[in-house]
Amino acid sequence: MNVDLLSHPAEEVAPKLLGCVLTCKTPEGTVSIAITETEAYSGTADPASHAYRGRTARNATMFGPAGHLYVYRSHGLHWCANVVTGTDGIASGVLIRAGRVIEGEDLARKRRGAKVDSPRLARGPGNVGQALGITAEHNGADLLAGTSVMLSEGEPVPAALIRVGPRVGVSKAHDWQHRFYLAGDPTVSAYRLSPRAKPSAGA
DNA sequence: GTTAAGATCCACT
DNA sequence: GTGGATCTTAACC
Repeated sequence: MNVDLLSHPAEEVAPKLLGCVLTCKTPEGTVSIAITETEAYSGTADPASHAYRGRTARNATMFGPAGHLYVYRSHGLHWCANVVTGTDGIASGVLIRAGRVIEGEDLARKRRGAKVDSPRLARGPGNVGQALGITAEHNGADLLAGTSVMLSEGEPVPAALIRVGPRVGVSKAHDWQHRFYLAGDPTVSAYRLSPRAKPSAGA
């Protein structure tokens, strides 16, 4: 993966990450997924972004240079992974919402549970983290160096298959057209709006 | 120091 | 379709 490709605002990078491969190496083994769904969180102007209220200890990674991994804990249970994009000093990141396991499926299924269907192994942000084995240890990891977590280019995705839609699961600005996914892909989550989501103008 | 809310997922009805 | 689990962060007193 070229760092130049990531040095742009999240909403520009997010659709380009579709089809790219995210690989995580652990002592247990290696798991790779082809990204099928992303969501952009750009800058301190985005009310749904962790960076909205400025830089804090948690989101410091998002303010750093592009090409790193920002990992956070959601609802005290799940690990979610973001690719940091944009310029050093500007908070910008792309949440990996879903992917298709292309390497290490056995290990991914072992982590997720034996009864999980293949398309479900990495469907949903929390499940992506679990399938890949991502934890807080990977926060700030260099995706380009590829020591533990690596982002690489996958097979090109036909532009016609890329869809844009409202964001899911956030209680603010959920109708921003910042969610990108592959049309018809079974691994794409079809989640409901956040229970706290309030209707906003134009939604 | 205390409290409220959160970029979610699973089991149960 | 609905509700609960579970804990960290950040805002407020």
